[in-house]
Amino acid sequence: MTVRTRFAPSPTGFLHIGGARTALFAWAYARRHGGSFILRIEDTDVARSTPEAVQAILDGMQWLGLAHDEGPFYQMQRMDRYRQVIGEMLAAGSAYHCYMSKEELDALRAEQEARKEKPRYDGRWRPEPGKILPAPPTDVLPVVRFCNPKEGVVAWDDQVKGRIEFANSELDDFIIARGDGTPTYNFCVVVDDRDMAITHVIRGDDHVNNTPRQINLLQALGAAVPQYAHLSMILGDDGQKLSKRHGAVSVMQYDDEGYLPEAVLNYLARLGWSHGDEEVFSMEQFVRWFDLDHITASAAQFNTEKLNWLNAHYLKLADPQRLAGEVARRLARQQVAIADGPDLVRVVALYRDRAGNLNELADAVHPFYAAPKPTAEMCSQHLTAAALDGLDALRGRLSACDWQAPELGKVVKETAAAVGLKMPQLAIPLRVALLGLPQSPGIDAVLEVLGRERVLARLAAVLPA
RNA sequence: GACCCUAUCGUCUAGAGGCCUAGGACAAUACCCUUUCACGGUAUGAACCCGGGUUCGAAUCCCGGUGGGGUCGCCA
Repeated sequence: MTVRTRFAPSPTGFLHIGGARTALFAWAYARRHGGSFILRIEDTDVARSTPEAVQAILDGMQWLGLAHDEGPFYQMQRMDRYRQVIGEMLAAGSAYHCYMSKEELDALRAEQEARKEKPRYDGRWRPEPGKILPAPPTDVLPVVRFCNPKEGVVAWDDQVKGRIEFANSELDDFIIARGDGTPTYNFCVVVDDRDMAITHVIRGDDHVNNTPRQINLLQALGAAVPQYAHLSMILGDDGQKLSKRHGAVSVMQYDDEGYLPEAVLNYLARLGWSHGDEEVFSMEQFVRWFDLDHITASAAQFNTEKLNWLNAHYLKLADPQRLAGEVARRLARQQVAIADGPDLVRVVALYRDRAGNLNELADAVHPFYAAPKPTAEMCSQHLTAAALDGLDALRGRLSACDWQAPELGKVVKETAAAVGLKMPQLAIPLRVALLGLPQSPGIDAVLEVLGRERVLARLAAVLPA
């Protein structure tokens, strides 16, 4: 049997971190087993679904590199199919029209809550042998309800949580089509999962309670029941539930914040899944290792610090050429011109070991492309008379020497010795003069990359004429 | 409230009855490296929610409690 998984977001907002992990796991499982990963857009909530949200989800998936094999399928384009199945169920007696008005339903719920009961439909329009139904009112558009079994239990072996059982007595006859004839979520999911021959439903924990209804529906339709794997939630950094108004951010925001997709992916893979002590791995390795047996059943708290560490790690490994492209985009956004400056790829290579993210990298690289702007304190602290003498002497030697890092390092050292300064006493003023900062990577490398002309010009700017 | 799920260092987790004096990673602390700041290296502290069972033996199995979470829509 070919494995077929799906990711089925509803386009009511961006792709957030929880959705991204669900997609990642479903994608990895299909890849792992040589199966297919299907993208399905559950847009039947016309009021809340937007094309922008669809695009945001697609963008997020693309940024992460989670390619689907089939789809995207849009549920709104499958209305005819849903209506057809509803007709079949009505004909077969596994569904029925219910003429209860919303007001009546609200009243029923209020009553039940007052009695501290679980609110549920009481089955008043359910056809039953020997039961006499009232005459259908003419002013109510009937909904269609599913004839849920009244007795017994529904159970499944959840691939992450183990066996889960629900008594049918806990379930009511839920609505599968609204008064206007449009189908509802649980129904569409079932028809789609069946039509798309989904073998493994990997989704969020919040769907556990829908599962028994969907299984009953599947069985009423005579369809095979897929395997289910319910992933627990991801909590925010503060241990609170993630929601639109609290901490939930778009995966694209990680792009804005300078994270590399491979770092986000690696982090997400490790959040709720493990392979022994492995912490850092590529997506190829992940796909080779991924299974449903090692998924954690309890909720996990998001830890930005660990993500940061992974991001810094992947930054060190990344191709400078690629990094330069990312940094260039960020500098352009800040109106920093790089055309006349040193080779960005070389500058980036100098800093990629020391930056936590692409934005930091862009900031670190910035001084190479702008006139140094040391603060007054920096100047008074580092550009002392003795230091300026040293820089002056250095300028002379630098104007003639061989322009290679090892040679440059030697020149700085020798100059320091010649003017009676310790290395830091010359190197730090030099950094302030060149970059406007007291810290930088090795001064020899900075000199080399910056280039003789720019170095001499920047020295001239701090030295008295 | 009802139903369902869940519980190992601050955090992510390893752990499928003896391999556990509970391992790894992030974070923290200390030291080392070093021309500065980082990076890196080494080391240290830090956990099996509680109570009952089962067993020769339980972090691991069972029951109860407590904590946390999810769901109870003509939303998905």
